[in-house]
Amino acid sequence: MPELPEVETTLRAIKSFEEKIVESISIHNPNLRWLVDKDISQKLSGKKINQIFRRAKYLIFDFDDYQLIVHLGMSGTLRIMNRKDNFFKKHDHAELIFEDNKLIYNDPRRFGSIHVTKSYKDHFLISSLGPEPLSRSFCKDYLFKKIQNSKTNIKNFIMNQKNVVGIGNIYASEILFRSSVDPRRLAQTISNSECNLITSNSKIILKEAIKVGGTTLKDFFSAEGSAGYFKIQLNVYDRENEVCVNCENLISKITQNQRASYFCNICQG
DNA sequence: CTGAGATCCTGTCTGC
DNA sequence: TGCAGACAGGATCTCA
Repeated sequence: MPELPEVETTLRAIKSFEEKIVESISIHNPNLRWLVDKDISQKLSGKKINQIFRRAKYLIFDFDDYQLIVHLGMSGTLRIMNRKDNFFKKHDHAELIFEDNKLIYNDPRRFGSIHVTKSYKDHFLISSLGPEPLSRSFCKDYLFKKIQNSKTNIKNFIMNQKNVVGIGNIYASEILFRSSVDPRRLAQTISNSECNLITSNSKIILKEAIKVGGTTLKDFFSAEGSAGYFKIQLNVYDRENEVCVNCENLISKITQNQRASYFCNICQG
């Protein structure tokens, strides 16, 4: 589920846990993408969360002497429950328990992960990540320089978290559509002005998605957890053979690097 | 170093 | 209805 906007939405929903003390942590299934540290509860129990923030698609919980790194993978969610609710769902793998409530980590496919570390910036998952797409460093000049050495297609390039973080399969297609760039183009053939379009449209689309996500926070975090995940107006993703929003052409679906790509071969020709 | 393909895992949908 | 196979919003790993 989560690309940058969904993780950001999740972050905003759990911001209220800042300044709260973790009483304990229960790991019901440590077999996530990586095995969860068996000493996690011992390390963090009784400690106060100073701050919760996002880096790429990771949520970072900052404590005085440790940091907790949470990734939601493809299917992970966090939900807030009352402390005394003994209501578990399938694939609830971990829970952070606080005085009044608790934060439940659910992930059916277990592609997500939970790590405890002394310095998240030096952690192997974080240390070689590219710039945040909403930051100033992700600009035309950065992208233009970066693509010069690349031999992969532009869609794969912007999904590579070493080049820029937070963009996943949905937004990659949406960004390239809005930028009128064919996803099959070799990254190094993208022009300077197209780099300008890609960076600015990335910011526009991601910000818009965050904005919409913010309106469905309550649903997203309902105790039942079944409420519909928000979807911004998607122009190409999952619209194979539907009419393009800009012309009369039908949207194409192809496979690139084993992922689905959607585009209009007229508008993005 | 790069890039392509396999891989981890469960749930859901489609077609026979 | 049953069941096999494809596919899903991620990203690492292995190998050429």
